[in-house]
Amino acid sequence: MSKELLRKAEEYCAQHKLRFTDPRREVLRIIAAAKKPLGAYDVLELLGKSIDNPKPPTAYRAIEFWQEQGFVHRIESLNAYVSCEAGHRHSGSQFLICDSCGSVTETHICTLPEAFQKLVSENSFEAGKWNLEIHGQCSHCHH
Amino acid sequence: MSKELLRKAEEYCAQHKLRFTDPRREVLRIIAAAKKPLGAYDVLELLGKSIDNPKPPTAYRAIEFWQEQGFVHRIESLNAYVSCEAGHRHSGSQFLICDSCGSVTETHICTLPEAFQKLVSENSFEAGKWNLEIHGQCSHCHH
DNA sequence: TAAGAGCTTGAAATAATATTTCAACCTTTA
DNA sequence: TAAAGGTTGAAATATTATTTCAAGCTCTTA
Repeated sequence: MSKELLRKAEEYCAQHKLRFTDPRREVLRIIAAAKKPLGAYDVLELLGKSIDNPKPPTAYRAIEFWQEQGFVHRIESLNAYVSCEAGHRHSGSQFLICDSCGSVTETHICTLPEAFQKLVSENSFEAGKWNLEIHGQCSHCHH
Repeated sequence: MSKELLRKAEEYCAQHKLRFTDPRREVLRIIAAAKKPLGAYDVLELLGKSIDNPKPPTAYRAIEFWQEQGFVHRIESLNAYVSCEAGHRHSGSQFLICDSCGSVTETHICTLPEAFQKLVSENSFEAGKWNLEIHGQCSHCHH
């Protein structure tokens, strides 16, 4: 899964004339390989295995780069980052976050449901990105 | 609006046998009086007007207290806090966040829309609290 | 192929946000 | 009035993120 995502990302960069540099490749590899969301400093520590004594901005810059390209999302309520298999930007994201084991599942409903669209238009709001984080317990944990 | 919320909060505390202490009262007053979400250190600074040299935990504890009671919400994507007029806990919250002027509107759809409920049950997930943050531009800013 | 433009990285410092710990202090209850 | 339990004060520290500036790539174009 992780290999595949790396390949897609490399291809994406080539197509969009973006540089697929060492820190970027390694950071995406690290996040994609993780089973759970990683904090920036977790990423930084793992990055130390392949890059000599990396500093925080090295991790943050690469994370931000992939966020902009839609390959990484930030879980706001955890200050942590996950990779996204979608391989394309999407303005809406949703996560099921297990408060017991820490696992996170991303789902892909790309348009804001009716009820929320109604709210948006009632408020004459112009919606851009939206993010829904649902906390609770995953199927493995609530038994 | 702010006065009214304070009154409700005091009454709530009385009913639930919770202490309505100085730091709690002041912190809620500060957040409720603000036109926009306040960071914890903004609250702390304002708190300095009524309490002598308050420390971070004083602000954080009061904020956390009001979050637990449903009178304050955290805007995750801004690391900031707003008061909630609802006056009762609700498991779901939604915010329209203007990226231009920083204003935030809370809306009150208390049940997860069908599309998301479906996701939750498909994943055998047991949902607890959920939070939706919609970024964009408010009616005043997108003209 | 050299020069320049623009993007990317390295490094140090610092900023912003949040928590831990422990002693002291209320408040309620017995 | 003493014990229990929740709350606060204070200092220290932990965690997360950004700023700044110099140096280095990479591509373009002359």
